[in-house]
Amino acid sequence: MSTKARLVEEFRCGTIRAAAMRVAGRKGLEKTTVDDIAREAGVAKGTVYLYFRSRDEILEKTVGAAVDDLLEHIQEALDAARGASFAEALGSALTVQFAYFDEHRDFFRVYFASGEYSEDRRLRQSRRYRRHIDQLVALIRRGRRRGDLRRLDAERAAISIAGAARDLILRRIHEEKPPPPAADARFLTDLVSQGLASRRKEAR
Amino acid sequence: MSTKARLVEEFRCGTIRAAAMRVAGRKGLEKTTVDDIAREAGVAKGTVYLYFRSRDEILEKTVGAAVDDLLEHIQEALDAARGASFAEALGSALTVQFAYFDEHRDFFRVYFASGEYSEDRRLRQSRRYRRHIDQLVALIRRGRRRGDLRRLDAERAAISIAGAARDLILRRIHEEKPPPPAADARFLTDLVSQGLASRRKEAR
DNA sequence: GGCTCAAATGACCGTTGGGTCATTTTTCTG
DNA sequence: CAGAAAAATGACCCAACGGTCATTTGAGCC
Repeated sequence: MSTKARLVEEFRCGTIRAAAMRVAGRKGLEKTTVDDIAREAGVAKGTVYLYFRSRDEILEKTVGAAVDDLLEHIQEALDAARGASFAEALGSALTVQFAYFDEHRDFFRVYFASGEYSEDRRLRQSRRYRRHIDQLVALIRRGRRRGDLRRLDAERAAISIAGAARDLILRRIHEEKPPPPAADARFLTDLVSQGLASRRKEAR
Repeated sequence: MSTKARLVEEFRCGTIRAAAMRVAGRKGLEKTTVDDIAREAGVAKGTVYLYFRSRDEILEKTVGAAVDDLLEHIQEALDAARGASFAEALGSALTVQFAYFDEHRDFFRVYFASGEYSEDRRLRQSRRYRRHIDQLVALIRRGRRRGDLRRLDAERAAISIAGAARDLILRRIHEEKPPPPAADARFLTDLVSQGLASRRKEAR
């Protein structure tokens, strides 16, 4: 295939994915039909099938590309904070994450609020979830080595952080004027590193 | 309507709901069809429509009943721990929650792994989520009054705890031999009250 | 046993939506 | 510009599904 042909194909795929993203943001993944996507992209349904094998492939590629992009952003933030303390690094990763969803509100609905959109979705989805957890596990291990953190189960800690962040994002989406990303990032970072207990006595 | 007739109706509804629960546990809410439910319940499709107005009503009632039951259990644990410290009360509520999902693995998939299964699902669903958050907010406020907790945004703290618990549950479901509920409850309780930071210095 | 009526049934209907392919339009090439 | 090759189109096919209703079943009663 010539270079030009490949470019054209790339472009068409991108157009269709972008259309799918918009529709899904409006109606949710489950309810997004191929007709919807084609209409939104301004092409005929048959055309869509020249570039994607099935509806599921469109959705998979669309969501996948967006999630990869987000994970990329987070990774950059983590790399930039390589020398910093656990709290600082986590704070900056969370800030990036919250900001990302502020800028892609519609995408959020697709990623988080959506359910299983195909048989083995959990398998495919979990590859990316896994990567996200691994990022956090690495961060935690680093903090542990630095002496910032106490002895703990890094995997479960990572899962807890991811879950808390997820639900805070969900909350932010529903608020019409959420606090700045950095504020919520700070809140969760403090919760995770210091806990909620008052300082003045040894609770428990 | 006679008492007996009402009992029969109650029984039929229960049978159908139980069947819906099993099917949904296997296939997910979205993919659960009325034919599936009828077959699983051992009745004809028409019969289902004698007891429920629509597919959505079946699913709504089924999930609703189960979630209400869970919230009831959690509330009982919280009430029983009324005099205890924040950490103890949270620990016991979480233990109940984790144990509940261990005993209803199939239900879990329906409640957490499922997406939006009808137009206004978020509205209906969020009423129960709201109740759950309110339980935690009340718990946090109590801890604050007791002096167990520092000054904080109770709502966001509750959301964070709920999110972390949710993802830990998700994880437990995938593990073939998860730790005892009390262990994970303890883990999350410690994380929330003490944080992950090592004791020996003032991080950040 | 026969009669009545409510409960149960499942064949059927209309719609929706994924996927196909014969036909048309556009682009490339000599 | 002709004609071939590639790309695009949308009418069409068919399976799946929610929901209906004429018919059948059977429980209770005389």
